[in-house]
Amino acid sequence: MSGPAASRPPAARRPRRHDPGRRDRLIDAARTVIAERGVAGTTHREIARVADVPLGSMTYHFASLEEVLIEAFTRHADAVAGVFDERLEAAWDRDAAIEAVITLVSEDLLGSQHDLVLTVELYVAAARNPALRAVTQAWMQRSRQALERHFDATTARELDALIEGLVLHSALSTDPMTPEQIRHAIHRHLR
Amino acid sequence: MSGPAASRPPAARRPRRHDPGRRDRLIDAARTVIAERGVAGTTHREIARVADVPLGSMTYHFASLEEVLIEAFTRHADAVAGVFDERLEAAWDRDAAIEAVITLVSEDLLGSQHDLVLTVELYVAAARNPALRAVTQAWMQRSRQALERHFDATTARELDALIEGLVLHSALSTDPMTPEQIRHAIHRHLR
DNA sequence: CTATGATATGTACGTCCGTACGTATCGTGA
DNA sequence: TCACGATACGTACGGACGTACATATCATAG
Repeated sequence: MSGPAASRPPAARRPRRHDPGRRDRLIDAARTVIAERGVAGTTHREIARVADVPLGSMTYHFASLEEVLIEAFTRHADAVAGVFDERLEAAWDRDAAIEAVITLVSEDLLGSQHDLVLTVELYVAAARNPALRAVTQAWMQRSRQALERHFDATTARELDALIEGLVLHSALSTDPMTPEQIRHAIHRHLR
Repeated sequence: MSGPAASRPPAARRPRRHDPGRRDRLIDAARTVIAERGVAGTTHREIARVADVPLGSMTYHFASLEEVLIEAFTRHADAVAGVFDERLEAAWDRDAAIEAVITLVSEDLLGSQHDLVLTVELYVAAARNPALRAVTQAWMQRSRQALERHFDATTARELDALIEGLVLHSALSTDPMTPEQIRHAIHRHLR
């Protein structure tokens, strides 16, 4: 029992070399870790564990932990903003746009606790990291532009803020708002 | 050079014994540290440094770091909710209540970056800590009750969410909403 | 086939952390 | 006065962390 490469680990699936796209998988693993453990609990080792790669792989693909966080949050913001764009792009008139917003809040945004937590984590991190502040800025601007397809600039900005508040309050509450309540609030502001 | 108690530290103000209310000062120091460094950067050592007490003092007054965080966030929520209460209690009619809300948002809430950051930090922490979730729940309920002095329950809840969104968007934006824009948004929802 | 650069892997180092704990000093009631 | 509980203080321990780096292995161009 002295195989050439049968040293310490159980020799289970060890030869996992040649893994193109590993960097991408690591960024996604980081998103999972941030959502589950928070930025505070996000470490090189935990991300590597989740992605099932050795620790050394982290320092090869990223210059620092901060770089990982920036990539992860950027991807998150892009994903959510993308859904936002699609919903509003598909709306053919103002009434359809209102329905799109209601769907966005009650299904897309409130539907995923994972994404919700990630968003708040981003807000906190952005408060102290200029690079992440730029990410949130770009995201907010993109959302507003999507809304401006159907609403004037002032309304778009107010609606964006209302959406934020509705989502956050529902997310933090043990008694979240129902889709009907959300519909009521949005219609009331736009009435 | 063998004084009985003149060992290492410069022997500057060392005899700081008998410090009643030290526990309170530590909780306030924790609030400062959380606001400046985030929950992630909040450590026993940093709090002790800010409060200018030895590290050992932390473990004497608190059973764990989590206990410090809970006390600090509880105090923060109470403080903000207190201002909320006062403003709305002083309003004699609905119009005055609307003005009170506008003042709350544009002066009290947006006026202190310190409190703002603390609030978002609480939201994130609450996502993973049931004790802190209870703190946010009680806070939200208290805010809504204050609003219900002047508005019906549905309106109070919507208004509370709108306030949250306005504050958060202004706080995160490099181009925050002006008091006039905030006034416009609130009046529009209540018109 | 072979050289070479890209990628992958394991480990070690120095730092900071939460917490525990022994000792020193104080206020206060008996 | 003096004993004793409350409070204050300094330090040490084990562990987790970010990062660096030497080595191993792969894909592929020539």
